[in-house]
Formats: sequence, structure tokens, C-alpha cells
Amino acid sequence: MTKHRTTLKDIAIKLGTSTTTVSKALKDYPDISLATKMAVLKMAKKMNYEPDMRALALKNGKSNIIGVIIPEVAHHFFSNALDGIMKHAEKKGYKIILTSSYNSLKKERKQLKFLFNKKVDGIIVSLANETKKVKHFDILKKYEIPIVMFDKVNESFECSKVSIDDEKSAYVATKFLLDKGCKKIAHIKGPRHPLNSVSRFEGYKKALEEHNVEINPELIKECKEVTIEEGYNFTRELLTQVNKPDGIFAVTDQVGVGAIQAAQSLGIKVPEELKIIGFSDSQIATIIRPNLTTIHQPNFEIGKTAINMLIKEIELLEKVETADFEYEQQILDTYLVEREST
Amino acid sequence: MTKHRTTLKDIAIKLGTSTTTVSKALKDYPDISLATKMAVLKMAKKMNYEPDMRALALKNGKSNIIGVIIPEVAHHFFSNALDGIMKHAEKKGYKIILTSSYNSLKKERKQLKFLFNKKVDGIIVSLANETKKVKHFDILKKYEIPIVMFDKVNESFECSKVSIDDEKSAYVATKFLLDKGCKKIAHIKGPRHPLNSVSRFEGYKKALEEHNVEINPELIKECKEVTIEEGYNFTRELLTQVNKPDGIFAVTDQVGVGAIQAAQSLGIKVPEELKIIGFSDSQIATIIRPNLTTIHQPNFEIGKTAINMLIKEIELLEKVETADFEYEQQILDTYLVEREST
DNA sequence: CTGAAAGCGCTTACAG
DNA sequence: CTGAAAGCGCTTACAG
Repeated sequence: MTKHRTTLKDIAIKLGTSTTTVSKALKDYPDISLATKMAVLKMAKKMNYEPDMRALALKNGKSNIIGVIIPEVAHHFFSNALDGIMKHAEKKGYKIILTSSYNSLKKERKQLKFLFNKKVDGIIVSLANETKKVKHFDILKKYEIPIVMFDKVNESFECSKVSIDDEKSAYVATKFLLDKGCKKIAHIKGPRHPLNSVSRFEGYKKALEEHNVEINPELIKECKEVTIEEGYNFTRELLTQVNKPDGIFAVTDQVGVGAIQAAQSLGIKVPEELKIIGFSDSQIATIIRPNLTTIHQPNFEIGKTAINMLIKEIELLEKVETADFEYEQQILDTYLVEREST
Repeated sequence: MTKHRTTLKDIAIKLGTSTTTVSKALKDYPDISLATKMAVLKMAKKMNYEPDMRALALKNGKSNIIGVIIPEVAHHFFSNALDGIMKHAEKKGYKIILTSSYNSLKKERKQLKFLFNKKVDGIIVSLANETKKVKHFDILKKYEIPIVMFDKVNESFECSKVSIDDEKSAYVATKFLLDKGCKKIAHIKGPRHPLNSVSRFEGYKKALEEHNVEINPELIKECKEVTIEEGYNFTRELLTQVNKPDGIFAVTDQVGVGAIQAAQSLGIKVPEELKIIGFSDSQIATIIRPNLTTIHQPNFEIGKTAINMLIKEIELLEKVETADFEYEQQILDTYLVEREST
């Protein structure tokens, strides 16, 4: 058994007064005599009184806790976005219950249910790769619990969202290779599901089409895990086939780094013989030699924007009777960072 | 206002019975008739009943929530340790409230107080760099709230701890350079405070002393932020002074990567003219060319061990009257990974 | 200015 | 087998 902590009642008994009075004194109600107030304050301090937030949450119907569900924790993008979420939640007096879906739909459902039962004030989620249908989020609508999706969002679900324009960014990346003179541009894409990879693939195709370059299935590879290893292996495949690419657009920096290493392992010069561009602008892009040209993505800002939108909704909801406000959809800017690999 | 959620009372009214009966039926008490039980279960399902965990926490005195305080979120080591903490907390039915001290003592105090008021079942902490005295943790002792420290621990505070042997690992790293024939080994150390950097410095000195190599202050540099940039700048200083080192032990891989880049910028060959070893075995160590030799640290395992120790204490405490069990101190193994930079 | 009472959503010892 | 009552720690409308 853990030890008894001081409650309002303890203070009241010690002072021969009521919990009502103690509560009011502590909360600085106007209808308490100065003498009583001082006595209560003093005793509360002496007894190390700290309010029990469980009771407050139950009573007030507000916990000042926000639930977060992310696909992965030990991941460059998510830990940075999380940093943005936490710093700004902190500023506004909220704390975070952090959960992970580990990219599994089943876990995502479980975490959501838990956060719902926990009565968090709102939820921020980046969908699991497995998640296609988002029916499980309907319960939040039903009980008017604010939710904001970021990065891995669902197109059809109505809620506020923060993301980048993956298609446009991929278009920019691919067009950059075209402008640099590449004729045969390969794309090592992400898995079929998360919307991001699909959109990046679309941007790639759009740029090629616009420049009247035929899309060649031989030059398109699809990752499962989106790792350095996959980037390495696919690039070796690409570079040893008859129809070799002279440019590669990699779906992430991890894959791009693998691509550079693969080219080097075959004695192919980057950028002279092969130009490579990544996506994300993570630290590894600056460490690999030649440095990886990439698309910069505002990780921290994405998290920050998401939490600010969510808190705005939470606090709006406290005032109005019913939630019929407009959902916001913010698309944050990306930009190309030119380095040595192109 | 958020919408009303189904409570036991709602079900009871609908069924013309009492909340007591509903509660018991839901919890499968033996003294409920099968008919009632079925009816309750059915209605609960129909009305989408979900228990309110705030009420449970208040009633049971247990929240199944663990508070975590880490110095940084967007950090390779901490996000991996956190991954270990979360995965294993999950398995045992606990969730995490994640907070960060941002390496500030003041924030650490604030987060601790919050978690205390929140009545979490236990706390896992890695101390802020600023934290020297840990008096603020005494309150946990007073109320018998289990706490486990990991990585950045305090020597004198009595509680369970998980870490690695920084001194020994640093000794191994330095000795490795000596065995490779280095005569003048520099050390780019961390800031004066966190115990880790001090211990690593001790290990460095010990190895030199044992090999009768004099410790030369000219060869010792002290980082503030422990970044690639600092590693780069200090290494350039070291390599342009009269008394040049032929080996560098860097306090982290970040610093080690900066060191390699600095050597390259001066046309000094690694490992032929200068051998470099890092600490942590993070991804960047495998990406830099030449690859960085380093000390492997079990990030995920550290988190996993910490959470398992904590849950053990929490559950023990539920059974016994008072907490007088032994604190565990686990030192996890590290090992040297030889790569190209030595 | 003070305090008894009701209530937030649950559990459980106890009486019937 | 069922349910009224007390209680977890707080808040607040209301009566005095």
C-alpha cells in the first residue's frame, strides 16, 4: 500500500473546519475571511497538500491530457514531430499520453479505445501504415472529442489535418533531376498503402509525363520497410540491369543513402553518372558523402501545428454547445535542399 | 460541451435495476443470476458502455499509468529507450505519460510535481544535465511511489537504477586505441555535469595511466552541446596545434562524426594518420565514411529493463504493507564495434 | 462568512 | 440473488 496523501479533509479536520471552506480558501473564493484563508494556506503548505488530479478530472470533466498515437517512436520524423507536440502542449498546460500503433491497425484500434476510456481531452494521430478504413475513429465524432491527424492522414475522414504536399514535393524533386539533364529517372517508392508514398509516386509520374518522358516499370521499385538496406539492394538491381537509370528519386533519405552506397559499391560515380535525391532532410543526408540532395520537411512544425489546432478545438468546444466548426487543413511548405548527390 | 457517455447508471435505469447490479454483472461477480447478467451485458454492448478510467483510478487508487521524464525527445538514444519502455509497459497493461525536462532542473521539478499530483503508479526518469541535487525526488520516497532511474542516474539517491558502465566502456575504447599503437590520444569530452561524461573521462584517464601515458591537458576538449559541429571544431583545433594527436576518443558518435569530417577537411587520413572512436553506436556511425568504430550501447534494452524493474516494484508494493525491498542496480553490457575509423 | 449536501462514475461490504 | 449506502477526493449551488 502506498502511503496516505494529504486531502482537503485532512486539512479541514486539523483546522476544525469543513472541506468546503478549505477548498474555497485554496481556490481563492471571495467569500472567505482573510483569517481563515491564511490559516488554510499555511496548513496546506505545512501538510504538503497537493490536489488529486484524478478527482479533478472526474469532477470537471476535463483532464488536460491529450492522447497521441504514432506509428513508431524510435523514428527521426516522429520523434521530432513529438517534440513539437510536447513543447507546445506544455505551454498551454496540457500533458501527453503517448501510445504507438506500431503500424498495426489492430493496435491502433486498441490504443484509441484506451484513450477514449481514459477520457483524454483530445487526440492527435498519425495513421498506421496498415490503416485504410478509419471507421474506428467515428466514436470520436459521436462524442465530440476533437482529433487532429498529421502526416499519415486519411482523405475522407472529416477532421483537422496537418501535412505536407507529398505529390507536389515529389514533383519538385523529380523535375529537379529532369532539369539537371537526367533522361532515365528511377523511383524507389514506399509501400502501397500509406497515402504519402502513393502521393510521392504520383508526383514522380506527373513530372515525367509533363516532360514527355515515358514511365518505365523497369525503373520503379517498391520498398516494404523503407530502409537503407532496401535502398541499397534495389539500387544494385537497377544499376546492373540493361536499362540503367541516370537519376534516382528515393522515397526517403534512408533509401537515398542506401542508393548512394550501392552506386559506390559498383564504382558508379554520384553525381556524375547517377544523380540521387531523397526526401525528408534527416541528419543522415548531411553525413553521407556525397551529401544527399533532398526535400526538406518541417518535422517539428508539423507537430506544433497539430497540437495548436487541437487545443484550439478543445477550448472552443468548452464554450459552445455543439461542435459545428470548420475543420482546418494545413499544408506546410517543403523546399528542396541541393547538396552534392545531384 | 462534449456529449454524455453511457454510465452504469444509464444502463441501470434502462433495465430498471441498480448500478450495483450492473457493476457486478459486468465484472462477472458470482452472485448475479445468469438472466440479469445476460441482460446487462447485452444492454451495455448496445449502449456502447465503456468504463470511465478516471473514476476507476480514483476508486482503486491505481491508474495503470507510468510517468516518464527524459531530457530530450528528439534524440537517438532516448527515443530508442522510450521505445523499449513503451513496448514493455504495453505488455503489462500500463500506459505512459511522457514529459521532458529539456535538460532543465526547474522543468524537471515541475514535471515531477505534475506526475505526483496525477497519481501515476510509478516514475521512470533520466536526469537533466543540470540536475546535481535530487532532493526534489524525496517526495516519492515519502509516499512510497516507485521510481527507477536510467542512463543519467544519481549516485547517492536510493532507488533502482539501470545504466551501463561508462567508465569501463570508455576504458575499453581508449585501451583499444593504445593497443592499435596510438601514442597521443585526445579526448573530446562531454560537459562537466552529467555523470556519464565524467565517468567516460575517468575511463579515458585510467587507460592512459595504466599504460604510463601522461595525461596532457592540451589533448582534452570539453563540449557544451555534444554536437557534430563541436566535434568538428575541436578536432580542427587539435589537428592544427603543434602537439597533434594520433588518436581521438569522442564522447559520442555525433562528436566522432564531426572529428572524421574535420580530419578529412585537413587532408589527414583516417585511420592511417589518425584513429577515431566514438560512443553509442548510433546509425550515423555506419553512414560516415570511413565508418566509425564505437562502443555499442543497448538503448532499447535499457528502457525495457527500467520499465520491468519499475512494474515489479509497483506490483510488489500492492501486496506488502510497506516498502522495504532491496533496490536493484543493473549495469548492462556494452561492447566495442570495430569499423574503419581505427 | 461558513458548511451540509449533492454529485462526478465507479466499487464493494453489508443487509435483506 | 438484489440493492441501498458509503466512499474515493474534489467542487459548487444553496441555505443559513
